[in-house]
Amino acid sequence: MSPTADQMLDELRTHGFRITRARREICAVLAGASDEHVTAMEVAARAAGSGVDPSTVYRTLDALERLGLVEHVHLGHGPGAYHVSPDRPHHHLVCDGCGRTVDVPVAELRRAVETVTGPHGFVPDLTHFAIVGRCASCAGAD
Amino acid sequence: MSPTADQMLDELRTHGFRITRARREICAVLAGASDEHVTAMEVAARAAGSGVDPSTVYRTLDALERLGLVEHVHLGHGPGAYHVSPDRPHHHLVCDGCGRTVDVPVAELRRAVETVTGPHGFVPDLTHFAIVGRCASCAGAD
DNA sequence: CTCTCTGCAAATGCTTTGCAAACTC
DNA sequence: GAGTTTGCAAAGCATTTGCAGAGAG
Repeated sequence: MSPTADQMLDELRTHGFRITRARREICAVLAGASDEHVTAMEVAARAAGSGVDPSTVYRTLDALERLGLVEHVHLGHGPGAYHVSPDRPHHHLVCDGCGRTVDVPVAELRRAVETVTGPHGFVPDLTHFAIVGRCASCAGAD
Repeated sequence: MSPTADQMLDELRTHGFRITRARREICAVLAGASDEHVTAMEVAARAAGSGVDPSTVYRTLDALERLGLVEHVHLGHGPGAYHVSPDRPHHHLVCDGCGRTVDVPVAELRRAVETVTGPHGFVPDLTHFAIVGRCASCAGAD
């Protein structure tokens, strides 16, 4: 299971961070979007009812990322996205047409890519930057 | 051979674009950096001696890209980069440590990645977004 | 002489930073 | 209380846009 809001807060507390209203809100938003990729601005917007400032969101996401509770990914053009760290890590295939993301297990893609990059001694990081392209439906509808 | 400055200008002229001092400068800078990846700001800086405005650089790069003379790529974090279209297309492996890029022929990487993405019906576009990671020397020096 | 292109300046979108006041422990 | 964290406002960076005047054909 991806961490719950309370688990994230506990983790923050354990590491000497203080538990504030803003952080409670932010963790709640993240936990409620555990299967989504949300931008910092989206988190801010969803927590905005409670008046959480974007800069606070950035600072908190940064702290959570350092603790390994959330991951920061780039799904193509546009703003970076965050998601709570999944138990089974995956790579992202992002459709340029509809924006949908397909997740593939790390091992698979890594093995394939490394057959090509390995000979160059290059070790790919496929988690942070997605592979973009066209999903099945959008590739057809060109 | 990648196109020369004059070839780019000819192509612009042919397509009804006017040949101006700014465009001459920009094409010269691009042709002089045919084996590099340069950001729009770098092009602007190199043509700056002649007082070419960044906005003009963006507009010209956009025109050249439409004509297929230059390509716009994203090599990780930071600003987008441009390079004159090479005769043999390639993908980019970008080192997160030193920023160096390794080029690999399209066919190779594409084949490898599609063994994984194919079953999902996903058609990757590996040209526009680089695959980031660590090159041989930086991977060792972790 | 017409229509494109330029430079400037301002606006944009995402993100970071400085700071005094507010809040947690 | 001591020290962290917040919201606000402002700055930052890459890029885009509006516009009047300069330049190409």
